[in-house]
Amino acid sequence: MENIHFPFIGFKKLIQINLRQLEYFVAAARHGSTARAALAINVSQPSISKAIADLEAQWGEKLFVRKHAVGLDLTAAGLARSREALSLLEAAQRLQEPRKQAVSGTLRLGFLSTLGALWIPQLLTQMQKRHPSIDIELVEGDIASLTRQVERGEIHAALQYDLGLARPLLTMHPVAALPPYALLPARHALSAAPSVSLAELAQSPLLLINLPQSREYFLSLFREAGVVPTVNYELASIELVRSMVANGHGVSVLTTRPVVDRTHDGKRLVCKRIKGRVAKQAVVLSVPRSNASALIAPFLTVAKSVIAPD
DNA sequence: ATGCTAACACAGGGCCGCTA
DNA sequence: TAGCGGCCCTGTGTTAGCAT
Repeated sequence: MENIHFPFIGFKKLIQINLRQLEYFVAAARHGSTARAALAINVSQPSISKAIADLEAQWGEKLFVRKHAVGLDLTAAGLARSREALSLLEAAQRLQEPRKQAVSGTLRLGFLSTLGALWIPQLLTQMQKRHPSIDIELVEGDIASLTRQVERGEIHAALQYDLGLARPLLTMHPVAALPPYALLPARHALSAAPSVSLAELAQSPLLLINLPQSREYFLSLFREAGVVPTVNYELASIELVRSMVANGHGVSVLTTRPVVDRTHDGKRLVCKRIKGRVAKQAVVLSVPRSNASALIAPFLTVAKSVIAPD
């Protein structure tokens, strides 16, 4: 035990207590016995007893009620002192830990347009809260342009969907795996069902997101289910797809889901789980394979907690 | 079984004197 | 004046014996 001396609180005269005595006192309080405390911290029982006696002499008050052949009970004064002692021991413990260097700098973050509206504001809020010394510059784009910019080092990282393509210059850190869901107008025949199959969904006209990669992902879900949907419209905007569905122009399948099941024009939507095993859409943070910024790790932790909190 | 006291051992630090 | 060695004091630990 380090022999650090310091004045104890509330005494006119300088009184010196050391950490060893406090440690033994707290151990005795915790275990309710000098013998058990001695066993726990690997010293002899008299050493515990001596430390307690020294503290009682210093403070001029009884810390324990001794019960022969039973153990020790904290007095009211002992209880208060044990709390003070514990907080001092914890403070001393913190002093021995190396000071953590706060990561700081500017993170140039790319993000896929379709992911931005749902998560970027929350990500910025959480980053400001947890890592105030990190500034974030935002770059919006599609997967192809984001990938290119990360590879060229123009941005530090990009939040995007996993293409499943080999990119030798990039590392894809998994952030979340989003399950697809069916999007129906409120008055659709399937809107009362707890879940719908892709085959049932394919009986209605489909409104398909036609963004690169996303379009292929959603079509692959139907292909895997062995059904061919009738695509009514192909649209680039998720919000437009939602509005079209809500107004009865078809049904859709999406992965990103706004908190509110209402469209811009106030119409109600119904979201349904898709029956059976369906491939989830992986959200990843793509970063350069070499020379990744030190700002990536804190952002990745925050991104996981926001996008995939479970 | 548990706690307390007494006696003793050991280690580390401070003080002092000697020497180069 | 700085370095070194010896002595002493203090703090911490142990064992042994006794009390409850």
